[in-house]
Amino acid sequence: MDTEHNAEERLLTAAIEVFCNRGYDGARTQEIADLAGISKASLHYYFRSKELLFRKAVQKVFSLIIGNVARRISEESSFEVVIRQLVEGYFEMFIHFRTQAVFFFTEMMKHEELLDEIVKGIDRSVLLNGLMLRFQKEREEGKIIDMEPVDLLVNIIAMCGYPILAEPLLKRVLTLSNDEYQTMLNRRKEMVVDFVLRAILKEKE
Amino acid sequence: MDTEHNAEERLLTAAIEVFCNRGYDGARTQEIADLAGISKASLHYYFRSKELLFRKAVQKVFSLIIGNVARRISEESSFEVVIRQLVEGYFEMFIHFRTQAVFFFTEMMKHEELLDEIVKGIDRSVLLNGLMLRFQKEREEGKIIDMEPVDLLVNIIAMCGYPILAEPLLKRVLTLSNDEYQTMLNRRKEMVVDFVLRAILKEKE
DNA sequence: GTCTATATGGCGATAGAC
DNA sequence: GTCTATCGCCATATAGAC
Repeated sequence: MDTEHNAEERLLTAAIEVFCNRGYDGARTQEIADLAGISKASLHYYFRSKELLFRKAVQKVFSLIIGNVARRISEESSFEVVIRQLVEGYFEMFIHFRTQAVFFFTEMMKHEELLDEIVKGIDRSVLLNGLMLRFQKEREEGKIIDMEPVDLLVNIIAMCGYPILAEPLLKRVLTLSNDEYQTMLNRRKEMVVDFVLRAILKEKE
Repeated sequence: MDTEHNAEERLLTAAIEVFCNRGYDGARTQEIADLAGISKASLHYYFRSKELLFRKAVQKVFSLIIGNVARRISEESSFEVVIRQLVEGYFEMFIHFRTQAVFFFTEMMKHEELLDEIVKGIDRSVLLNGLMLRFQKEREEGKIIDMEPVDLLVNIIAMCGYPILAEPLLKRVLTLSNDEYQTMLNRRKEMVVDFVLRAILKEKE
């Protein structure tokens, strides 16, 4: 086990993994302690209860994910490039944090009050406000069709995230093998960029 | 309590509600029995175990959802109308079965083997194959741009489902009130149809 | 701070009367 | 078929030595 991390960090790391894989109710403090190589008693010494450990774990996961998305958008790029960065950013975020993202959809439905306090702490200025203003600017200049900026953003996030989140279900309903599904995911990044640009740009190529 | 239903049906109905709200691990057989107005012992008499009751519940939920989607598409409509029916169908399905849909994303990750046996039983001919053939036909006739039919379908499902599934998270990240979020959802049906048609139709209006 | 051992409570499942 | 009462287990949490 990592000697570079102290017990508290190791427990938190282990907790994230176990909570993401098993959910709150399915997680066992014994498994978390074992994974961290530390006794269950020490877990309670550091975090007092499973519930409090869960809150810490959720907060850390969320800050990891948010940080990963926020640093991808460069505001001075052309509009087409911004769309591309956005699609690639969300796509890779969903792939990289797939388990954690599913975890959020799963568990945060049951712990909405936790979501409130977590989302309060994030910095919205760069990612959201900047992006919304950029969309609005292009819209007012008549370069893109007249649609609400937020609708455009939601469409992009949806087309990036859904196929990754719903893979187990979609794969079976569409009767695609693992390889075929992977092929589909691989071409989606480019496809979604094209799809979005065709939908919003006023002039046809 | 409903006298029109026998004990077994009442238990299954109650189980669906409790499993959807709390997940497999979070569900209590006592709560299911109470909700059905039947003793916990009878629950075991009919279903033998929590696990078997869960399987029955999942199968029933899935058949309800699938039946709801399949009967919406009329194959002889124009392509624009098919897209509209598809968007409206999925949108209303996700709204109507929101809890159950989240439940599927949540629980089916952990019980993938259950998904296998459930999906085997569905009739794919009308909804999927018919739709794919229609998309392919329009594509070969040059009426829509050159894209894989399955990609188009996934895009549509994603834009319909994601904003409903992710509401608790999106609402907070986008800092929208409940009313504002509802307003956004209300305009999405029309917006997604327009968005899709602009993306795929070759001639501009 | 970290451990072993144990307390405490709750859950799924069963026994057995009716 | 339906119930009450109870078993047996396991999970969180704590006590207390080191």
